[in-house]
Amino acid sequence: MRRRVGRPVKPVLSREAIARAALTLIDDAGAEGFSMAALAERLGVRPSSLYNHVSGKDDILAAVREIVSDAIDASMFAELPWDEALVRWAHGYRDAFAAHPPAISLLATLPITGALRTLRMYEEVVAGLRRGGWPEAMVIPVMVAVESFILGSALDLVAPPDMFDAGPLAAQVPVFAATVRARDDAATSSGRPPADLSFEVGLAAIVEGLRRTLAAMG
Amino acid sequence: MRRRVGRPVKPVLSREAIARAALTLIDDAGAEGFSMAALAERLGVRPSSLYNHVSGKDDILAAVREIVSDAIDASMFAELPWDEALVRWAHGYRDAFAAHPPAISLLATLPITGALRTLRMYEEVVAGLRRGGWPEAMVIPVMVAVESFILGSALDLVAPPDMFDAGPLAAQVPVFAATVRARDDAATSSGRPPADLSFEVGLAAIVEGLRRTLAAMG
DNA sequence: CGATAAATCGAATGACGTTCGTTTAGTGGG
DNA sequence: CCCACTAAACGAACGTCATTCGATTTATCG
Repeated sequence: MRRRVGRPVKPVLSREAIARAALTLIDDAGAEGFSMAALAERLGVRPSSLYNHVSGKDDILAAVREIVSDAIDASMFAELPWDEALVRWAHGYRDAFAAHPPAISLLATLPITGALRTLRMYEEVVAGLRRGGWPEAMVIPVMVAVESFILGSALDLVAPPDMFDAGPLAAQVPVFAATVRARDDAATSSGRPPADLSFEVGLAAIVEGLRRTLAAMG
Repeated sequence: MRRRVGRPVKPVLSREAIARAALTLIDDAGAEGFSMAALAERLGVRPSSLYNHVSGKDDILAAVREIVSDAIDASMFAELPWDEALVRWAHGYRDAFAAHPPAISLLATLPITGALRTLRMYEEVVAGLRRGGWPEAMVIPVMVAVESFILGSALDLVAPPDMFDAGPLAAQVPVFAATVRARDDAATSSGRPPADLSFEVGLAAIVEGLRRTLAAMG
């Protein structure tokens, strides 16, 4: 499977192909399994070959983030009222990350790329909020606030399930321990992961709050 | 400044001392400057010596997170109405991270430690929400939702300032570009960083929304 | 005083990201 | 058609980093 030295007849690599392979590698092997060597092996190539198409590991992650972000739909802002569109956009945004759990921690801390497709998504969101009556100076803060909540919720999605397990210390925080149990019961009986409960509660609250904020500005 | 082999008269290292030095190292040298070698040098010690007190780099980061989290006050939940307490808690939480910008990206993706002091903070928050009338099964989701927003906002805090600068692509996303400019103007004239605007808008919205949610449950 | 434990050091290891010179193949101008 | 140039992959090497381990020294406890 080793390839010969020299320029190949048909191009083997490209920035796109590298990013796609990187994402599936992360999905399969986790964040720690993502190394230039492992990625090169998947592509049937030597690690140094990658540097003909990307500037380094960070560059690959930026490309991966673009792929993941591409799955986010923002077209609903053209048709729906801003608040309803915001709810659907947030769900899709979170789902896009939830589809690749091991990638979340790698991408969350990455500065958002100024790629054209990302900008276009922002354009749709911003236009929808403006159409909804939000004053110009508040549109970006509103969007960023919601985005921050989504990103934080995505990180929560990848937190270990026993994160709140107090273990032997439970006796020292009795109210907390009992409340965690109540949450777990609610999650079990509703058939949804605990992180979903937090996301739904928070999203509904923030959008409802934004409705009130906008109304109060009349 | 090099030390001699053998057990020192007075202990030089401890988990606490290592974590404190690590935090100031991160503050000074940034996230990339945080290496075991650099940390050891600051402590006047060889890297291998650190492993007598911590299990590795991750362990150090967990200890750093404890230090940062310790600066978060949650005592207001014992005295104030739950909604007011939530606002103050969120501010303090974010401020604790904002005090160490380069550490944010390192700590944000870290699973929250089940350390006793952290649990005690949660105990206060949970007790306050319960006292405020929240049903047991919703308390943790409410708290986690707010925490997710805070964490996401902390990450926003460390994003590059020109993140939304469309550059030469601005012509293709005119509404967005103009709206960003309006946001920047508002930030400048209010004398606060743009990230603060998002945080304030979002926090006010989410707490107002939670008030409505609770009221609607009678 | 002797045994044990604590704590440091120094050396070594293996993985990893990256750089560079070499080699081969396609491409475009004369 | 030839030749210079560029694209693209390879192999080797480098430097950094986290981590492990045995040797060494010193404190502490019986």
